[in-house]
Amino acid sequence: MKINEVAKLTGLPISTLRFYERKNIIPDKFVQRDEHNYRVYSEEIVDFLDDVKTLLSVNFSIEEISLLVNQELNLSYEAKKKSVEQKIKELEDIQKQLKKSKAFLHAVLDGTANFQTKC
Amino acid sequence: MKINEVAKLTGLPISTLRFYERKNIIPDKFVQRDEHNYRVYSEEIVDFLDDVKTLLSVNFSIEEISLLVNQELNLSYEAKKKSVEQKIKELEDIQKQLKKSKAFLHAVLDGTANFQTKC
DNA sequence: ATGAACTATGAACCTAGGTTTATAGCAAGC
DNA sequence: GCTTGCTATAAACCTAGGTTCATAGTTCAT
Repeated sequence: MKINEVAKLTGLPISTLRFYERKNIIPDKFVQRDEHNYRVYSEEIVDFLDDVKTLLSVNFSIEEISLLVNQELNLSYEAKKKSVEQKIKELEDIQKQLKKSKAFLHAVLDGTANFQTKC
Repeated sequence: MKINEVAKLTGLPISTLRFYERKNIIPDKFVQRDEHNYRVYSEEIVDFLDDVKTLLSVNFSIEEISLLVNQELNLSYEAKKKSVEQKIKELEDIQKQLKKSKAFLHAVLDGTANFQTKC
């Protein structure tokens, strides 16, 4: 598969595919080079990139994904579990903050926030 | 009050105070210049900046704050109410996405996500 | 009255996750 | 064999919310 086909199958722009490679989150086993230096992807790249999209959507950074991908061998199940649990905690913190923010905005609408008088 | 005192009272770095002014979210009534071009702030700036901090924390952008602040006169109560309601909707969208993300990560921990096998 | 501390400005720099541009080498259809 | 299209790279650009730097004028304490 050449890069254009991967882009079509994953919905990711070609520029993003090259960017991910630069960021070191595409293992070599998914992408080789042909005799003219063109990228040649294996079929499994599609599922792999779907995983990457999912991780990004659940608030993993590219750097964190890079760690998961590249330390694959020495990263134990326990370590991966910890990473996921940590991420869940982060999401819960964001949820708490969001809840407060919503309460504040509702108070503004109700006129119970002392904010309106100033702004 | 000079900029250093405002920084101490609000906890905002001096650089941020100057940055906010550049971004046009500090009304003139809160900041004048003395004979040497030094900024001279009124006492009310502190409460005003607390409001700004609150708005930023509930997901308003500096540009949105600028609109609220600068169109103060021609922005009706209804328009402001709409702006707050819109922001609440945005927060709710983020909440929904966050909920999905957490569910996904829990599924990963449970082993019910088909993701682990690949990564 | 002089050196340290405070103020000012514009411009460059920072992170994150990409996108765009300039330039050049292959490829495929007519 | 030529034109259009695909591929490659490095480097610059983008947004947002700031921070840092270089340079210059001001003020305070000794």
